[in-house]
Amino acid sequence: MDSNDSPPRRLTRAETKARTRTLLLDAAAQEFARKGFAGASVDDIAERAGFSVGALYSNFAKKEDLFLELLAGRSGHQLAEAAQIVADQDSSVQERRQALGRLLVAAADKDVDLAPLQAEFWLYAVRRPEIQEQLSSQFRTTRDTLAESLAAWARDRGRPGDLPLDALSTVVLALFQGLVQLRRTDPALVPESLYGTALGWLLTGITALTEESS
Amino acid sequence: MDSNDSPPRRLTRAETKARTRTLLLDAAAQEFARKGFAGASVDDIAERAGFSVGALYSNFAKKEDLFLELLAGRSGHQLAEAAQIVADQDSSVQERRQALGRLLVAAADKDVDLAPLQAEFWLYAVRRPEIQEQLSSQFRTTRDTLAESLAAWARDRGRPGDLPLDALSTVVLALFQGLVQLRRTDPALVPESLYGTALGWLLTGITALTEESS
DNA sequence: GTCTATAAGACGATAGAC
DNA sequence: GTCTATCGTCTTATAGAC
Repeated sequence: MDSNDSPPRRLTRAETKARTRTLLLDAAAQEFARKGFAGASVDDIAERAGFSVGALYSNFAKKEDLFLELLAGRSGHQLAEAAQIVADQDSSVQERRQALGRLLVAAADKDVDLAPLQAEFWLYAVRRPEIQEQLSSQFRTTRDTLAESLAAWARDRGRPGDLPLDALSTVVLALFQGLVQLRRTDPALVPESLYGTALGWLLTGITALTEESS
Repeated sequence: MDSNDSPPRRLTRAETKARTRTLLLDAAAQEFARKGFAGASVDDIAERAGFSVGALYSNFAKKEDLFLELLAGRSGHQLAEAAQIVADQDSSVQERRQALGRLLVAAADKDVDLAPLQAEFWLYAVRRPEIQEQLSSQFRTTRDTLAESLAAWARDRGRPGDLPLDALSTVVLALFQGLVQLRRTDPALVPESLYGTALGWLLTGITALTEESS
């Protein structure tokens, strides 16, 4: 089984192959984000990764497989982060809002490829019903994580039970994605503070209306 | 000038050409929505419109021109409609919310090509800075229409001046777009009533917080 | 103004050397 | 496992008949 754990060894064959796969996936993510699934060529992907097309096809049977592996593996991590910020009980409400604003800005500005790639995933899934379930299960997971964080927030405020968490977390998720896209089109339209502010409106409103009807 | 207004005439040459252009644009919209800009072929577009490629190229110099004309001409009409619903002072608050929910559902479900086509526009604009301004000016127009409607709503409720209308209308716009995309991925995630409900939370919250700080 | 036919090139995917 | 070279297909765009 080639049990070689000694440190100064270069790289296992399995490791180099795994590294090649990762490099190809990274390159594919960039090309798909910049040119779209149909617009990106396997040639450009291979070249960006520093390999030839032959090496690519020895690791992935079809161009589509690269896309599907990205779709399966890289999603929604930034919103799980958002949920943790909301759930962080040590920070003040104002701190949380600022942190969320920064997160939105980071998602929209810093990782320039993220939002286009996710839009590309969405389009791909919308066009192929057999993939749709995969994407919607990711959305449900993100929403559920978000719902837990919002439940923690509600407990903090002493009003535990009666919040419509599914609806609220869906709205928070949709708002986040919508604002990221708007900011990407025109940063002036979506200042850094807006997401936190909007969350404040939502949570204040839902609290008032939920109290009122009980 | 060929001033022919008599009824039983077939069609002017200019009219047939305009009709051809329209048919080609309709077909292009469907193909771009279903396969993307890069994925759609001029052949399929021409065939769907009932013409040949030659006829297409006699009306549009490049495939890109079809896309750009669609991008310039068909946008945001459904949200202008939303704004009118919000502004309609004859209907009750509950009626407005139901109407908005129906509008969201219509945008997400009925016109199956609309949301994918707009996503395609967005990706195209994000990838070409020279187009970005065109899209963001459309967003600003939609937002401003929305802001007027919300101002009317605020006047109705007797609290005219002190609402952050730009911020609020941006949030409403982002929420709408985010929910449409989520509903397209999984209808169970976004029930028809959610948009109206979320608007209720937002407006209640913003009213409470704006009062509080004054 | 619309057609058919074709030019010129890019594409995804494969074969065989190393 | 990665390379280079190539195959066959599909693409956009053009040319010339009608």
